[in-house]
Amino acid sequence: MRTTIRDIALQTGLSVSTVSLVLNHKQHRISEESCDRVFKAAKELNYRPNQAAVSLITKRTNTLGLIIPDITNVFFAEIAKGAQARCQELGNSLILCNTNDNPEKDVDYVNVLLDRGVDGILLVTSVSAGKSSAERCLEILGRSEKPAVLVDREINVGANSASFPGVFSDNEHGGYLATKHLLSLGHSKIGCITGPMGAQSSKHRLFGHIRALQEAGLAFEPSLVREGSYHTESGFRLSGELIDMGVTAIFACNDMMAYGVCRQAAARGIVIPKQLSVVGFDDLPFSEFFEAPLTSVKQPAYDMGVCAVDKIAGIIAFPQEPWESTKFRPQLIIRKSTLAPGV
Amino acid sequence: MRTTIRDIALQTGLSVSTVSLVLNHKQHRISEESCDRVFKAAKELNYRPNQAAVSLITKRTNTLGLIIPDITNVFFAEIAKGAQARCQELGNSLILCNTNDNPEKDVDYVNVLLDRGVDGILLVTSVSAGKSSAERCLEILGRSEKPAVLVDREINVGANSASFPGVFSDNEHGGYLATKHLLSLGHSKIGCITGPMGAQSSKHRLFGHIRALQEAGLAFEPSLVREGSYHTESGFRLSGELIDMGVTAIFACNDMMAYGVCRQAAARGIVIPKQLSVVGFDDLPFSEFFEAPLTSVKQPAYDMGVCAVDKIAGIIAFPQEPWESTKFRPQLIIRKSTLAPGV
DNA sequence: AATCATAGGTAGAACGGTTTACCAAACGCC
DNA sequence: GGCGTTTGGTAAACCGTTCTACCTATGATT
Repeated sequence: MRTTIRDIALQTGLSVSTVSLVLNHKQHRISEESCDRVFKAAKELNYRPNQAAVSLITKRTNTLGLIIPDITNVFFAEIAKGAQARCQELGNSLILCNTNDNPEKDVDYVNVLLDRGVDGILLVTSVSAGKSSAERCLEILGRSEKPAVLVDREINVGANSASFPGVFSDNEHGGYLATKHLLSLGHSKIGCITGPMGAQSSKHRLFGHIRALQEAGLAFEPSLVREGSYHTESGFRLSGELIDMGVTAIFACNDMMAYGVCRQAAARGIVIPKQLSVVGFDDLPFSEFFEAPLTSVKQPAYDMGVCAVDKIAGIIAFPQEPWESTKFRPQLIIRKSTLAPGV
Repeated sequence: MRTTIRDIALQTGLSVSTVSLVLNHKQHRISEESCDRVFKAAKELNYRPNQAAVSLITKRTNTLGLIIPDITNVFFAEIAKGAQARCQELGNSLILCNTNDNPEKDVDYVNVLLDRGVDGILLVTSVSAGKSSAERCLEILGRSEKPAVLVDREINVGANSASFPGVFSDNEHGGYLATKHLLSLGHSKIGCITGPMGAQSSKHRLFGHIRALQEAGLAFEPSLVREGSYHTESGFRLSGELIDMGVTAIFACNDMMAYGVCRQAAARGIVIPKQLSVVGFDDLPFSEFFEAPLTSVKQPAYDMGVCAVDKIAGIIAFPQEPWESTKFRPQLIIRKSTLAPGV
């Protein structure tokens, strides 16, 4: 049996109350000597407080929940890593929930985590066709009184959207940077493979793309835009179509799809960047080591995880204070996959 | 305030005991009618049991802990994904701990998880130079009475090694398969980039490599073996040395390093597989999409995660029964990165 | 009428802590 | 000697469940 506070009380001849007071460093007039005795006994008996008992009374579990679409995706893994690291620094634990991009599971996991009594939830929602599940999540969270922060994926459902703090990338800016880079190299026929249009991030990246185009005085041609799924396969398939249309550059809205583009190019004997320029988004650690090391828009995924935890911790510590969302500025990392066209 | 069992008792006019009995489906003579009343009230009031209170008395948290070196590494992420999925199916939650390959953190996290009262621990140890930290983990776990299972990374520290169940790959066999494949293609000067020798998995893969060599009647030449770190960078660097020595094929003991090899080849204008064959290990989902889609030894990482959770669950359910370790057979996936030499 | 089953349900002690209100002894002071 | 103050410490309620041992009708049996 684990030693309890009672065992310490017995061994020191003090009361349970006293022991608790000492162990929690409450400023309550207890003599030096008693304190020492308690600490000594605690160490000797290797005392560890029973967290269930503590939680029962303090109403805190020092546990946060993280819901993400796919831990196997390095971008999300990076967020998880940052969140976990920060949790540990703050003496919290992190429960991992993986939805496999199934929005129904978002709802399930929100409920599971709430049942478990987590102190807060970090939610990276799955992309859903109808918004219903994201909406339901927010509704449940709203009723729960527990703090939650949206990470990476913005949700816009009427009034709800603004009712939770978030940690996002400025996707519009990222899309703008990527496209402007290609334009500045001299490309004018640029294909764009977007993420699923159900996701705000996808839309914003596309908006940035369009803005850059317009700023350059180019007409935006919808046929050069294809809706992908953020998976490699869709990058492979859709880039085929775009290449057929004669584009000299492709902006893939995430790196995974950019890899697909590279595969397609390789399959056709098209040399990157000589014959085709490619820009990705995310800058996965991997991209650096790619065939033609990938030019990509870097998102600070790890920092976003850290930031999200900090935000939750802040809300827990100061529930009254108003919170605000954070928007990270993405950064263009220029490598070898982009070059002036038509050499 | 969340509704408690007491609220239900009040609303139904029954006692707390009765409500608890009903809600837990204990076969205890309670009339149909009372049961219905309780369930109805529970639903109406949206009752959710307080897990802290339940844990306090049942001594179970329905929570497992997972300690891994790097969630950002797809192989580990895959394990985590499998473990998480199975946990959910069993009504458990999974706490994620990421050590960044720091063996000290293994120890820290084991303690943290034990303090939290997890029901069991899944441990993928970090590679340590001196074995001390792995040993300490096992020692702490041994004292804790909580079940633990070692995943992927075997530990051999005297008597301890066998005192925990494990879920491993047959790394020796994998190394053997990889090398035999290269030999059967006609390669005779094969380089090998191993993982850190502190890890058993690294050693075993090398042993398999050597066995295949000897079986083919080839003298094992130590200079063709280089100790890598399992990171891409080391694959890049060490493959350079091996290529300089004139190898026609390289067995990289994980895919990340194989990517490094591919980079090195590309940098030198060496075409894979025509001029250099490359075999990896892990078969990350990614490898399929690589320059020359990578031939690799596939480990069922996801299944290993699932299996580990099952094992823990089994031990929890039947503490008396003897457990046994599981060793998965890896499988050689032949793609385009290997070819007969000297064309 | 006395005895015994049985059905239906409850009281109350855990579980291991936290925290507040109170207490007793010693001390200082006039 | 009486009174206030400080010092050091404790009793006990409480958190929300679980679960065993017991209780009380009611009907059946002899």
